Parts: sequence; C-alpha cells; structure tokens
Amino acid sequence: MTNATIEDVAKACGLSRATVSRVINGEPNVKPLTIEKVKKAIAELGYHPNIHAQALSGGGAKTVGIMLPRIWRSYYSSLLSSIEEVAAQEGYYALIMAKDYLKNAERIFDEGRVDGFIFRNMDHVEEHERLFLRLRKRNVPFVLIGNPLRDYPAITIDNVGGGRAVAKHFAMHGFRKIVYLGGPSDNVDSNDRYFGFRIGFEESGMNPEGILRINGDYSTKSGYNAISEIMLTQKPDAIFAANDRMALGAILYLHKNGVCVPQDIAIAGFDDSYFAKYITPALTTVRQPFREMGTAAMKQLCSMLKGSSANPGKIILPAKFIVRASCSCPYSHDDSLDVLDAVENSE
Amino acid sequence: MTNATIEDVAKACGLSRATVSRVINGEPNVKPLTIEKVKKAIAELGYHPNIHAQALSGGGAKTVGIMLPRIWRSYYSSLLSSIEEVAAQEGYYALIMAKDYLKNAERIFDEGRVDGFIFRNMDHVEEHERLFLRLRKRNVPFVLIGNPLRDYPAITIDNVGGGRAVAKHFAMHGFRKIVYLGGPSDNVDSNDRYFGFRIGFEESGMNPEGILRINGDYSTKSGYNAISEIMLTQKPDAIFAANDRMALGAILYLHKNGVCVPQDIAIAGFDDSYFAKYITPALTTVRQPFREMGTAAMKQLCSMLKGSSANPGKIILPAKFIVRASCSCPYSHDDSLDVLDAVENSE
DNA sequence: TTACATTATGAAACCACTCTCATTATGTAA
DNA sequence: TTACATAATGAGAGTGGTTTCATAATGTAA
Repeated sequence: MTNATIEDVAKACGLSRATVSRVINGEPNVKPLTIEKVKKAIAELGYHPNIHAQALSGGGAKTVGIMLPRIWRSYYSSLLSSIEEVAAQEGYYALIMAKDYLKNAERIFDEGRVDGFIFRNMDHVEEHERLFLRLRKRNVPFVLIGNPLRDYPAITIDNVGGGRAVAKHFAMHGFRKIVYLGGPSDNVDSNDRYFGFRIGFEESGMNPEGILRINGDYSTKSGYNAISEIMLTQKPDAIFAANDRMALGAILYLHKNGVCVPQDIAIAGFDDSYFAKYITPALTTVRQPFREMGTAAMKQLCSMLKGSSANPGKIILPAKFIVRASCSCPYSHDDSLDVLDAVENSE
Repeated sequence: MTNATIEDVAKACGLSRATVSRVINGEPNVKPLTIEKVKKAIAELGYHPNIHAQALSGGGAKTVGIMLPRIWRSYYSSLLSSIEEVAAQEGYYALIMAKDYLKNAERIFDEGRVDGFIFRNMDHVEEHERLFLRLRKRNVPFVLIGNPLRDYPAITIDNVGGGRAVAKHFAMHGFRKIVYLGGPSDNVDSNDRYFGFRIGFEESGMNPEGILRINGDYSTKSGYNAISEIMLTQKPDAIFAANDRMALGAILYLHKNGVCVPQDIAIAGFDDSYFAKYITPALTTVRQPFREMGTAAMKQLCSMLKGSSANPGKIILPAKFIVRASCSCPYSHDDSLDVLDAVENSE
C-alpha cells in the first residue's frame, strides 16, 4: 500500500539505486536494455520519486510561493489560474499564502518549502521593502506583480498610460472639475493612475491643479462614502475611480441622491471587472490583463529559478481603455454582447 | 547564507542533534536550562527545521492539495482565502492545482507533496468516482466541496432547498410556464437545484411536468444562447437559472429583443454573485456561502489528517434565498446599500 | 551507603533520494 | 596481444531531520 521506493525498483530489476536514479534523470551512459528494464519496473510498481528525498539531496522543492494580500479580490482567480498553468508546464507547483505572508515568507523559504516567490504586493511599502531587501541579499528569486519597487523584477500594467487615456478622454468631453477617487494613499497602482491622469490632463491643455483627490480602500462602500463626503462641498464634472468597485459605489451614491450619471457627473473606473459592462450606466474603464500578468510573472520566475541571473527588470503590460456609457459616450448594453465570447475570467 | 541545520544548532550549544530535536518538538524530559540554551541558539542562528527532512523521517508534508476545475470561477477567491486561512491556523499549507488534476492527484500524493486533498469536483462524475475510489482504498484523506458522491466526506450547500425556495416564490407569483436554465447535464449542483425546484413547485400545487429544462455551461454567453433558442418556440412566465451569469445572459437576450424583465418574464439566478444586486433589474437569487464552505472543508480535512478516522459524512450548509427585483418583487437599487458593509468577497 | 527508579543526553540507524568515486566491462588503436 | 580510452554499473557518503536504544546523571527510599 505504501509507495515503492527507488530501492524497490532497483531490486526488482537487479540493479543498484544509482543506475535507477540515472534512468529517472535521463543521464547518459546507461545501456538501452537497462533503461528498458528500469522503466518497466517503474511502471509495474507505480513508482514515483519522493519529492522530499529529491529536495533533500539538492533538488529543490519545485514549488513557488504565491503571496497574495489578505483581502482577496475576485480577479485573483484569473491571476492564479494562469500562474498555475505556467507552473505546471514548467514542472513547478504553486503554494498559495495570504495570511501574514510578510511575516512568513522568509520562514517557508528557510524550511525549504519553496524555491521562489511571486508577490502581489499592494500596500505597506516599507514592510515589503524590508522583506525584499533580505530576500535579494540571500539570492532568493522573486517577482512582483502590480507594484514595482526599486530594480526588483516586476510585472506591471501601464497604470500611467491608463490614467492618461482617461484624462484625455475626459478633457475631450470638456470636463474640468475632476475628482480622483483613489485607493489607499500608499498604494502604488492608485498613485500611478493618479499621476498618469494628471499628465494626460495637462497634455490636453487643462490645469491638473484643479483635480481633487480623495482616497478610499478599493471597496464599493468606500467609494460610496468618499463621494458622499465630496458632494457636500463640490459638484464635479467627472469622477475617475482607481477601480470599478469604487466607481460603482460612487454611482450608487449619486443615483440615490438624484444625480444623473453621466449627464450630471461622468464616471470612469479601472479594471474592467466582469460587472462593468452590465451595470447602469455601463462603466467606462481601463482593462487589466490579469491572465497575462500571471503568465508573465510565472515565466519570469521560472527563468530565474533555472539560473538565468540577468536581472530582467520590469515588464509593463498595456492597459486597454474601454469606452462605455458612464463617461457620457453613446453606448448600448447590447454592445456587451459582442464581447460575450471573451473569456469570462476577468472578474 | 545557507540555512542553519539542526547540527549547527547542536554544535552551537554543545549538545546533540537528538536533544535539539526534542526541544523543537516540545518533548518531555529535557532540562529547563538546556531548553533555554537551545532556544537561544535557534534564535541566534535563525534556524528553521527543513521540511523535507522532517517529511522524510515520517512527518508528512503538512500540505494539502486544493484541486479546482480547469475553468476558474471568480468565487474561488472566497473559497481559497478561507481554506488558506484555516490551513494556516492548523499549520498546513495549500498547494493549488487546476490543470489536469484528475490525472495528477494520485501522483503528487505518491511523491509525498501533499497529505490530503480538497476537491471542488464539478463535472466528469465517472472519472472522479474512479479517482476517489482509489484514494479511499489507499486511505488518502480528502474532502469534496459542492458535489457529494457516495459516502465520501463532502461540504455542500443546500441546492435542493435553494431550488425549492425559488419554486415556492415563483408559484406565489403565479408563474406557471417555467424554464429551468441548467448547467452541464452531469453537473450535480445544477441537477439538485432542478430537483429542488420541481419539489417546491409540486408542493405549491403546481404541475412540475410543465417545467422546461435547457442546459448551458454556466457562462453568460450560454445563458444568452439557451434563452434565444427557447424563445423561438416558447414564451415562459419565468426563468430559473442555475447561476447568476446565465441569468444575466438571459436578461441580456430578453432586453435586446424588447422583452421586459420582470414584467414579461421573471428571472431568478443562483450564487448571489457580486454583480447580482447591481444589474438591472437587480437579480433575485440564492446566496452560496463560499467562505463557510472553504472553512468547513479545510476543518474537516484537518481533523481527518490528525487521525480522526470516523467518517464525518456530509455537511450541508444553508443557502439563503434573496429576493430582489427580477422576480417582479418591489426592490430599489438603494436597498443594496444596506448590505454594502458585508464582506465583498462573494464574487 | 546501597539499590533502584527516573530524568537527561548521546550515538547511530533510518527515511528516499543524488552524486562522487571506484571498479568492471567493452571498444579501439598500436 | 597489450595499452588505453570510454562506457556501464555499484558502493557508499551525504542531505537534515526523527526515533530507538543505550548510557550517564540525578533523585529517592531503604
């Protein structure tokens, strides 16, 4: 019932462990006939090499740690599935970790559980900096997703470009009084989107100093609250939210208070979540290529694990600006049918 | 730079590996002073026991395989995060696997990578049956989520109860001609919801034979297509979809073709996805407690891993019927604000 | 003080592999 | 045939822990 060992295989074909090991690892200088015999025995015994023994004798765990923030977002599904897919192709396994990963990352590496990491780092920049510095010192391979820091390998999307595209579009519509509804103040994605928006606004001949920034925490509720606060004193032309959920929160508040979107106030979001095209009004937003991010990150990590020591730097994936109705452009819900064939993983 | 070993710790405090091992594992009969010394050395060296060595000498991998279908749904985020949370509490780690898990599950167990499994098994009942039978024979602990089979430990939601609640509500509204928009024909969830619906319909004094069933694949597009087909020959009073996405697909088709929802045709879905309360009309649906499912599954698995041999059978979690506008009940989008505080993980 | 139980520690085997090095078998050139 | 290179295989050490068993140190009762 218990699994066969390499010793069992060796005995079964009258050879030594060493020779069986050679066959398993495809080393040269083994007689073809011997290879035959060993493979037959392996098949008959249903033998699979014990990973711990392999790892212990220098092979590594063939596992990577996927470190995600405590607060899960549903688009992690796309991220995870693409990561796992690439990992499987390359003979690696994915260990996920969310709770307290800042505290535990180094330990699970020390324990030999993982050979490297992918971090979806969001906030708490300083803590991450400290961790990354230690890992770098110890030559632990890791890749960041979505929040580039220093010269660490990172996969990002073009937040600046996305923000800029929204700004130019807003400027084209003639919106002047803008509210930027950001994520947490130390969130790099949010800050980059803000930065890009300012640039784009300025490039369009508008004054970026008039942009009012208020921060939420990416939740629907925080978008609702932030806008309810702003509306006490302001009446902007348009709102650019750092993600779709906060944009939706804003819409909910405005609708509840009799403000028409987009006629009175236009809105754009970020992410192109699953629901974006189905709410009313359909949300103008910037699409994040989550699957591609996961794929790129895992490929990057694999090449580092296989010894490529060259620091690959950052990969910036394009973000696609999606125009729908919430910016006051013409759009019919029927339009969403055209893209119904697209993979439904985006959120 | 390379990690300290137990030997290093032993040397550092002039003791043997055995004694250090005792301290680490909290065994009795070690002098308090010795414990002190060892702990100090461990702290100074930053020592962490190597998991592979521990596993090799009988400890197990302290890892469980989380096996998810190839097609990822966004609610897996909730499932995974709760699973990981419980796992961390209990000193376990979560290895996720999606691609070809039917083929690979047994292998990764043989390799010693995992000590047990959680399966989110969906379709392909026969293949799963074969796998589970083999695992059972080999005494491999595993728990199923969402699709109970034979007497294997499983965490399910009350699909039958959910379907029944929808049926009773539909009957109360006086809907007679019903279309059931199911998932794949061998999908247990879908079949149970259908079954529950029939029961509820019958219990309400209606004739369940009039229910027309048509299957999609849970995607928005398939819901759209299925209803477009049905509408060529039928004009139902109401549609009950096996998930929210297909319900949305149906709504999209109906709107596009000038059919009013819910005035002309009422609709209910299943899942209570994030978007359900935000689309127009807000979707009447049945809420799945994904986080609770993950928690229950992992707790169950842990108790099995810790030796509890009693077969715990099935745990059926309640599903909550949520009335909104799409069944033609009065509902304002503002109502969704009341639940905005709820955790936003559900999808 | 002796006798014996109990506590505290170490030596070494064991887990299932890989890898080095030694040894034997085979092939080729002088 | 000898000499030597190369191919094929095995013995054994090493990987980092746990665990058994033996032994030394300490405690307690007669």
